[in-house]
Amino acid sequence: MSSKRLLEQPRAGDSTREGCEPVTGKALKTNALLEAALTNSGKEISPNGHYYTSSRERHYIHKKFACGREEDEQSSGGVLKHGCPAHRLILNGFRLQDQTHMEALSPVRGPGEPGYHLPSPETPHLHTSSIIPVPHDRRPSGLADKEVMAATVLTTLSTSPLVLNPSCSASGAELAGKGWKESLSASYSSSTSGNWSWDASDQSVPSTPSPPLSNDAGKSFLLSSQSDDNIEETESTHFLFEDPIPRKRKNSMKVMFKCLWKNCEKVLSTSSGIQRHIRTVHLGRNGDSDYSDGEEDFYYSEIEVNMDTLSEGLSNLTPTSPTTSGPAPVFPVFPVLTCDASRSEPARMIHTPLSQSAPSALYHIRTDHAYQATTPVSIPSMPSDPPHSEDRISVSWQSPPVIYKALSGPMTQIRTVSIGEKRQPVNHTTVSKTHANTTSTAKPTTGTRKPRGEAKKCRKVYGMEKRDLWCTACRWKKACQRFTD
DNA sequence: ATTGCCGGGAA
DNA sequence: TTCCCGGCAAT
Repeated sequence: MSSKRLLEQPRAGDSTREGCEPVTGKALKTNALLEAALTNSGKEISPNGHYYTSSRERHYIHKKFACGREEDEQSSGGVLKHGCPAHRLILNGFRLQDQTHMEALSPVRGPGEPGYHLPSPETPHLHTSSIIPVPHDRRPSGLADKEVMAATVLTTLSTSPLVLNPSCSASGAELAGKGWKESLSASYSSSTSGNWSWDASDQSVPSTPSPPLSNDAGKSFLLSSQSDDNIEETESTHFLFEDPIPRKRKNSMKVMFKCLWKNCEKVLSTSSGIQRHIRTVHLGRNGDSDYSDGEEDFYYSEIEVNMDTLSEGLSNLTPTSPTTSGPAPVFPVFPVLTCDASRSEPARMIHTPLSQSAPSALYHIRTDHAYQATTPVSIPSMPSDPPHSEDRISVSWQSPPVIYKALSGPMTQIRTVSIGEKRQPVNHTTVSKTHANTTSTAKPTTGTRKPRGEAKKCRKVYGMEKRDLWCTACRWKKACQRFTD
């Protein structure tokens, strides 16, 4: 039983813990360092789940890259493309033959498989991918079509499942280390929701690093690029959220066309409209129609705007997050999950209920803040600083460990915690204290053992995941000093 | 099964 | 002293 303790903690970090020193107060204290390390390295280790963030970012980056490359390829006449949604979307426009090809081929991919793959050999190329093609240099439509065809073929060929992960993660980490954000912004926006927000970036992105949502969430969009693939993804997401009626959302899907031009988030309801927009605004062609080589197709994507999704997502969140003031930050997670990038990871990553765990984790943290605010005792301050809480939050809810646990049992635990926290601040000093008094006097419990106070102790409040937040007494299995009775 | 923490021991 | 944990009672 006792040895269990040790095991318990690893739980928080899960596999991560392996190879690390036993979980002790010290070990936990190293969190900060680890976190920092992760941020740079993109590792997945993390007791608190901070790492997850990085990993997710990694995915994100991958995706970005893939898409960016696409651009690059096109402009340079290169080939090769992956199942990047953007590509398919583009094809939606005029190049029906191509689309057909894609459709026919795409099924080859398993549902759980990544939507695209990054062949490792090309990793170096990634850096150049950020270059946006200059439209004016493009060739006439005839050639373009051929290119597309070739690209399509190659794409399918390169989509072999065997290729991906290693290179992907590697590149992602690499990016993370550097100013990947820059790269991202420079690169083309992919068709996924997440990307859009990033491209528009910096201007409207709230306080959270969580790329995906913030931006689009504000616009009430939850989109997914269509194609069966994506639909599946969407549904899987629902599954994760325990949505009882996954199919439901299809009903309220509206097809829109979004301009993919960098920093342009124009969304129009008609393809012709968006084409015109691109032609005139971005390609610098005047007049409406005359000269159209179909190039515009490459600069917009067809998206499905789901009116339900947003509300659904919110409804999912609200019930479980009593203390959460702003669900918005959480949202971004959904789009990210559905994007192809997330799939490029190994199966286990795919299954990781990011979405599921994310919310709970978030609450967790928030509640912590609440605690700090009301708690007389000053908390170590490492993991949760009220002022920058936002940052923390975004980071931590992506933590893998937490997520993992969420699947099985811990989920409930976490919720319990949040509830407790919510309540705690109020009665902690007053009510609970008096309570304790009355109860203690009433209790005949003699002797040695204390009755056991009513107040929740550090362990329960923070949970094993955040043991570093516990008071020392609790860490040492002594009577809690912070939440006394 | 989990939580709180006493008692005791190692460093 | 500081830190950890076995183990037990309470929940």
